[in-house]
Amino acid sequence: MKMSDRKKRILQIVVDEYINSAVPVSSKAITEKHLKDVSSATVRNELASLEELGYLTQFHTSGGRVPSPQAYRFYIEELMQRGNLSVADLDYISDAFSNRTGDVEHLIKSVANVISELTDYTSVAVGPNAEEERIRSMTLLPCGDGRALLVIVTGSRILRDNFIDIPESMADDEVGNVSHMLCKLFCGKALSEAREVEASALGEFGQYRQVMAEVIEALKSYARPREEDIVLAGPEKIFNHPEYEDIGNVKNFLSVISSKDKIAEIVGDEDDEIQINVKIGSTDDADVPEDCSVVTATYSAGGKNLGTYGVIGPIRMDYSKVIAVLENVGKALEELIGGIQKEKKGSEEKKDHE
Amino acid sequence: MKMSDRKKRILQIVVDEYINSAVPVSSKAITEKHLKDVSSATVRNELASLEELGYLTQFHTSGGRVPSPQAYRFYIEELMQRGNLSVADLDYISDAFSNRTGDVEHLIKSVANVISELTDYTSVAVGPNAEEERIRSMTLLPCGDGRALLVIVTGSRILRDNFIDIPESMADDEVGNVSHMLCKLFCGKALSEAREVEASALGEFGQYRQVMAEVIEALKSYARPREEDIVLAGPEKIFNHPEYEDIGNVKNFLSVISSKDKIAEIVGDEDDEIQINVKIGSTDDADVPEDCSVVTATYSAGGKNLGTYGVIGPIRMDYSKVIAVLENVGKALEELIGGIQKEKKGSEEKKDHE
DNA sequence: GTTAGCACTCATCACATCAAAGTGCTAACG
DNA sequence: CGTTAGCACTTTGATGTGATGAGTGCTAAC
Repeated sequence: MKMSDRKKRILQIVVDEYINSAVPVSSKAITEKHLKDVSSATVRNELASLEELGYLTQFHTSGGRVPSPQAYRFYIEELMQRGNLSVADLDYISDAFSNRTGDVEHLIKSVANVISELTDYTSVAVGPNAEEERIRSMTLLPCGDGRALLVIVTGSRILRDNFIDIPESMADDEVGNVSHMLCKLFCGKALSEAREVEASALGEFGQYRQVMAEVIEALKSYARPREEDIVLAGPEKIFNHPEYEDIGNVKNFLSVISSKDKIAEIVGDEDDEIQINVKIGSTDDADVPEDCSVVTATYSAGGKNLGTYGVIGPIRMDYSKVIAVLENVGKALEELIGGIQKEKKGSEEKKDHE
Repeated sequence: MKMSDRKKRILQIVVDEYINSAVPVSSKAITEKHLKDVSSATVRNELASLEELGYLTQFHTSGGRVPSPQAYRFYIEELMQRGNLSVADLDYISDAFSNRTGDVEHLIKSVANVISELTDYTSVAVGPNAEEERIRSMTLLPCGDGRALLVIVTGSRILRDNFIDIPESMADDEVGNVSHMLCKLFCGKALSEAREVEASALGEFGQYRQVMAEVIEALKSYARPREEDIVLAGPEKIFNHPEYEDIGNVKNFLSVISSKDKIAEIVGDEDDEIQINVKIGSTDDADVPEDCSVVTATYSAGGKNLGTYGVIGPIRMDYSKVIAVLENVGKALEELIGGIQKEKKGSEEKKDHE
């Protein structure tokens, strides 16, 4: 059934009003503030019809109307005013990214912070998966007690959280030898390729076979996002929204965000094709708590994945603001990374000419 | 004024009862459950007197009595039954530490988890400060883009979170040279000594002077506990205690535990002499939220500091259980570390004999 | 199709009432 | 003089009632 323009307009008003007042919207409020050319009775008829269509619900007869998840979805698709950010907000974003560094972990944290500050919601982020990055160098660094730290340098990260058991008898320069072997074997490969090497193919490494096998085992840890690449910013922001005066909701919310695994699940399985992704309540995704919405954006610049960032908050969320922030942060990131890459290329060319 | 034995006994009963019921304690309840040889009127007289002494308060005339912070302090000092843990709990502890590893960060996390699980409170931990550890080796590992990772191996950790800017022109083997210089200069020193080296004393390092200065700068970061060494376990446990049905308390609590700096402040400034430290409400320490108690223990074994661990929860806390858990975890840690050290010594001796 | 008018519903608030819990006080007791 | 029985007093919490107000749904008229 096609909705009349007036129905759409009324639905838009209800959602807008409810989003920034958190109070059920009445027919009177609509005609007084927005639709001055029709009577409240007419609006009432429309509201009743919208309710029948599943867009509105009411807690009790005399309580005004509240948008349903379906309404929010329609609102985001068709009704929402795609607003621009204020100058102050835009400045805030560019300031935050002005002292650019190449450090991915640091970047993830600042992006999450910026999003949380500007939207006033708790933000969640999962950094780019390392596994498609190409290995530039691999080093095994002896740490004593029969252990060595495996350091992998890729295009944009330094992975350094795997320890490898090595024979205690192994001398430091032997470890150096193994490092060289590792480089020879893996440099230039993506991490995902590297870990596919069969342990059985290591016969030729003789006495170092066992160590090599352990390294390959360690590489597998990068198939999943690392704990360090899952961040949360502004958890206390949740208290700024009236739906979380209720202890039960807070409990729900906290039980999700205090586990990095759960955060990754919620943010994780994005369809890469879609820029902005909205999950509302448990209707859309079993992992999202019943009374929560999650809005995420997956960024990439220059063909490089930059991670997925978003906010988690009440279903009655300021989607317009959130989406505007996510988009603008995305633009800023693109410029930032674009800039770094151009610069890098420039300096490499310079090197060539020397 | 000296308290009569009966007063003490009654105070003990009130605190015990309140701790495990969370309901204000009445004179009737006391005589019925514990003090069958006196009448409730007598107990009432004593209660009134204890209230005058500052140990008890009542919300309203007909509401029974509740212990004051002063009462909890006295309870912990003199009245509390220092109970032992159940066999199941003891098993849980030894199981948790059975797959021992030398990795400090991992150890901190498991200790915090064990404490939180056994006590049913949120636990906080600050790992041992690295700065008194002796440097065994220092390596600078080139990462491209004019950066290098500084890896410092000490007796019980591998520190690897400092990046140093190096001239882009610097070749990899030059970086190796600098590594050797670093080792020569710093190996055997404690981190706290190493960072006292004056940058001005580096004249002799010629072209590498700048890099060395940056390394010294980086060493200063270990004066404070590192973010990774501050952990929190079981934040959701707070909801298991009725005082946190109140949203205001939850807010308070969350605002503290969601900042690692604040956790470090609360747990941090322990008097090393004291084994177990109890801070109650804002009476004892401005950093502790008004309605919270923090119980911590600072562990060491074989002269080595193992960090400070504890729980944070409502003032009405099961101090007996908490303290028992902290003590037993301490014992287990001592055995664990003692064992590792003995083993190490053993193998070193063996080496000597070869 | 729109609207004025009105009856109806439901939440909220103020207020009164009642029982239950617990104390404080007094007077009597051993 | 400490202890205790007895009772009046206070306060909470549950329950009920009535008034108020917001908002709707429906009907009949435009």
